[in-house]
Amino acid sequence: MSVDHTIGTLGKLTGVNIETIRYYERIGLLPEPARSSGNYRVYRDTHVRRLTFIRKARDLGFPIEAVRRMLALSDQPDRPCGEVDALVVEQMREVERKIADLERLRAELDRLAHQCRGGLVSDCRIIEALSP
Amino acid sequence: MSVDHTIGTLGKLTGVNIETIRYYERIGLLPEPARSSGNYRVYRDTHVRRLTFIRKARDLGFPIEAVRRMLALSDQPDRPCGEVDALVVEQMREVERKIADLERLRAELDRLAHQCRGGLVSDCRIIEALSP
DNA sequence: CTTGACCCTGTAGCAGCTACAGGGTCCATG
DNA sequence: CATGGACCCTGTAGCTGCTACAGGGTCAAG
Repeated sequence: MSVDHTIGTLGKLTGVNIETIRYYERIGLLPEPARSSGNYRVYRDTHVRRLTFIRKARDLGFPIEAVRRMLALSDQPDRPCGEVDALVVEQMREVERKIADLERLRAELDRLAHQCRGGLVSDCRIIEALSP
Repeated sequence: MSVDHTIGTLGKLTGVNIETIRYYERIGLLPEPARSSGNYRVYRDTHVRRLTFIRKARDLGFPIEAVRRMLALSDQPDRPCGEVDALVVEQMREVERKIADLERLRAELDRLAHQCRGGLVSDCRIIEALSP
């Protein structure tokens, strides 16, 4: 079983774009890997795990800084886990706020849609509704 | 009744940030106004109307390019109004897609939340769920 | 005449990537 | 041994939609 990967393999294993991996390294989210004789990045299984963690958290919408905090916490197994939960709860509130905002938008758009059946722009209700 | 405004007044009238107004001008969304002797921008009521239009459309989540197209259409009153409606419908679909995405996220986060009651990070279910 | 509120341009920053340009490396083929 | 193509490297610029300076000029009140 192999433990060493190039950046391309790591990308395939985790589903993360190569450029994004380098970006994560640049901002200090993914630790700098060792280098081969030809200056290629050499990743080990720890990197695969860490990057998978990052991708899942990002998929759940966590901002980079929240991911950073969760990673820091997961590196200190003897700390209470409430902080992690707080991050999840905060993120859920954020998502709920966004949903509420979008629901309001959808209602507005719904009222707007199909108000101009075949007419001309000159008496379009939509344009009218957006005008002062 | 006044028809001339400085950028600050225009900002207050429309609720748009001054820097944003200049940005809209730079990207060609708001036409360049006349200038005073001291090189101040001088806005007229047409600008107030146009910027109000822009702000309302942006508040509804329309991307800048959609706003640009709607403005172009509203400048041609003799064209059919179906294109405007198409933009509204497209924007509504976009909003609905985002809502669906966020609902899925919310469900995931809900499953995740409160899985670690008072425990330590070392056996936190959340961290576990994010790990490979 | 000075103060303070306003305005000007130009540039850089935010999030979170993505996309080059212009090179170097590695390995399988002929 | 040479060559081709797939991969990798760094560094920088672009995307959306603003926002925030820095370092100046203008204008009206007191």
